[in-house]
Amino acid sequence: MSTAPAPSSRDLRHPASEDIRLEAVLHALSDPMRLQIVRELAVGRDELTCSQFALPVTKSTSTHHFRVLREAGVIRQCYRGTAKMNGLRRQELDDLFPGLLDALLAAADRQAVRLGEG
Amino acid sequence: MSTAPAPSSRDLRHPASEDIRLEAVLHALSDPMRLQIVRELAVGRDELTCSQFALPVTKSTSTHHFRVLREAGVIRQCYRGTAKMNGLRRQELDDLFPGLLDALLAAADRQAVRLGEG
DNA sequence: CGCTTCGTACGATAGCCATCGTAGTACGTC
DNA sequence: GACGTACTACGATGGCTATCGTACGAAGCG
Repeated sequence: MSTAPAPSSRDLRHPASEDIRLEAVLHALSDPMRLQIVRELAVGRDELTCSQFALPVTKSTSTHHFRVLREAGVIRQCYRGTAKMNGLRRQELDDLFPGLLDALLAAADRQAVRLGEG
Repeated sequence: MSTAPAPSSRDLRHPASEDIRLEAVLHALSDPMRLQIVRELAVGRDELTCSQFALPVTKSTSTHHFRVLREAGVIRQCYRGTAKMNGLRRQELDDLFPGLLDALLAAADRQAVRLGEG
């Protein structure tokens, strides 16, 4: 018992797979900033630190958006040194809602191209 | 000029296909009430009147939800006598975001079963 | 121990939104 | 015209949320 981990501000709570709600996922992705984060996470297979995203908002607001994504069950976060790593919960989302994440990402890509970003 | 249609409160404005935004669609579907409406619309192939939905809210609130769905481009509404008919814009959504609507409906079904509704 | 980097916590603010109730409009029928 | 049905419009309200700034904490590096 000597290694009981003291609760810390660095403990990150994630919903269990079975607690992920479709409505919460959709709400999380209905914000342009958060949809952008998820799109960037989806292209690389590796995790990214929060600061690797060039979001047009302050750091406070970024923190907020990452937390919304985490609490909805879309991403998983953990600390590595001073950095905070972010990764898509792809496997769990695919198990819960087969095909949904791919369809969402494809839809976002398609719209980005259509609106002249691509 | 005798047949110039006077603008009326019964004119319903719908976004054109190219003005439908993924974020707006996701936001529209992130409300449990509206997701339920869309699920019920999806099972039947016919249009339904507003009053055919047994929603646990007042009629005012229903009107609000149907309008959000229409303005997001998810449903198409038109009057038939005193009734207002509602239909999914399935073809247009499939053209814009192939596979998305099906994946969303499948995800909603799956979650309903998982949560013990089915 | 300082210093830097990275992210958090907290409070404030402004805007959006789900809900309701009441009053009203449009249509069909008698 | 009178009545009923179906839905709307408007205003209110309470809650949520995206944004910011400032101050702080945790880890690494010299």
